[in-house]
Amino acid sequence: MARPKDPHAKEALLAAAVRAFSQHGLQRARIEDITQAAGLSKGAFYLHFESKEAAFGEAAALAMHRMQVLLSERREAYAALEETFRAQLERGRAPAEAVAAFEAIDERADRQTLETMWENRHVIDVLMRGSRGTEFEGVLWDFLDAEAGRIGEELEQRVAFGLCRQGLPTQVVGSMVVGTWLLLARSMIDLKEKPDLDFWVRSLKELLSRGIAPIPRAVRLGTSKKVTGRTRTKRRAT
Amino acid sequence: MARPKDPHAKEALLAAAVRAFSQHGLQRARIEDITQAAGLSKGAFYLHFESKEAAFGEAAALAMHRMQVLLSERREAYAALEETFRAQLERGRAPAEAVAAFEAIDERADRQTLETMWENRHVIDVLMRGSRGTEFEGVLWDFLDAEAGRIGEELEQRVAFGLCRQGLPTQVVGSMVVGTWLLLARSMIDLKEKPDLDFWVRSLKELLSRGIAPIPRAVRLGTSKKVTGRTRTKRRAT
DNA sequence: CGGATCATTGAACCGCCGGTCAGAAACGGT
DNA sequence: ACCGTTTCTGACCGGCGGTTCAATGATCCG
Repeated sequence: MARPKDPHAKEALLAAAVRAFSQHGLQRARIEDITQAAGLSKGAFYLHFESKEAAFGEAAALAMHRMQVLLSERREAYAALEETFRAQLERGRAPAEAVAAFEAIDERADRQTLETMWENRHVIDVLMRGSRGTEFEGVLWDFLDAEAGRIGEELEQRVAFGLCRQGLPTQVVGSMVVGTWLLLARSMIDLKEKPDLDFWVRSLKELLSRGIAPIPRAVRLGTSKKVTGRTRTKRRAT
Repeated sequence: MARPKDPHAKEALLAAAVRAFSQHGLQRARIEDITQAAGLSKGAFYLHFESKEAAFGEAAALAMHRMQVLLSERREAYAALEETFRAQLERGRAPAEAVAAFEAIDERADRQTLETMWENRHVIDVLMRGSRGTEFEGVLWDFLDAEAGRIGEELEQRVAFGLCRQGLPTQVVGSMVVGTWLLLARSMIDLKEKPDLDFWVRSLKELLSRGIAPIPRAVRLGTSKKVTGRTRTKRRAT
């Protein structure tokens, strides 16, 4: 009884806090700016959070949890599919549908990941560039390292299945994929409205699987338009 | 006359400063730690630098200058080669040597870039993660954005030359390459000794040009070992 | 050696927030 | 309207660390 607390205060504060942290970094963002942006007094902040770090901790934990959930789903989907794939391999050849199934999972999981990255882009920004010297400084990077490793392993699995070329530097591929996502997350930060994430997913998938080199002459796969490709040159445009 | 200043003081300070900045971020690194590490007193720092930021400014300017120099060299090399390539195209077909020349420049420039990144990895680390809220917070990222754009343009050039597939999402490729480098730079930071940069350069070149998909059956290029490739599947292992 | 001239030192200064808490304000019940 | 209760406020405290500068001590010159 007596003076119920403002039900929107905490979320308003957290939203303002994340905005401030993203803009100035965890260290430089000032409590007073945050509370002012949320239309509250400085002291109000401490009614809801233990400290500045603790406030960001909530936001960070939530965002990382979401990423972890997506990651688990992805793993499970892969595991299930790999099992059926293995079973199919034992009695003869694996059907083309299985291949398509892998692709579908990749695309779906990638899209979800990008979507979640978009929704949590400000938290990611802080974890990436604005948390040096705090307890969070390693959170994102550890996650990315683990992801790069996981991708490398998954890739090895696919090589074993004959779904990817042999002799790939799998760990390098992991770094490549993760690095690309990282830069993508960064570029999201100062975007006003959501970009065409699907375009990104499809482009990256296509690039990763086929590369940028001209299509070799001998391949019969359709869409051989007016490709001017001359030699079997592989290109690099760094 | 009278008490010449310690000739190694400034470089010792700057080295210690960069180490401290890299470890704790520009904001959190303490002057006293820096001077102590350099075996000098707190006040000595201000005999050589206007302020903490100014000190990092020197280190950052140097590192970025080196990157810019490499970039100019790369641009010049491309421009020269593109000109001769164009000339060769006019009178008939471009020889395979020209293609190899492009590759050689790519590789050489990539290796130099990676080398310079390695040498300046601690400064890069600060620019990447430890300069939020300072005047340097955008330096690296602006550079990377520009690089991604440049790569996209160069790629369009190559597509026009028939050296790359048509219809590539050139800007996405730019982000991909730059993102990969970024993560690579990051991974260098806690390495004790220089990794095999050449391996990285070659791997990335190969991946970017050919992708990870199995080699299509119909291609006749040598080395078709015991490739178990089954279908013309393109893979993605995110 | 004595004094002039600097480089160097480190205690002291000072501004800046993070965090606190005594009071003010807002509500619900009566 | 008044009281008890809980929320909210914002002036204040304290520590931290960047920066300063009077004092110290090298070094050189005559």
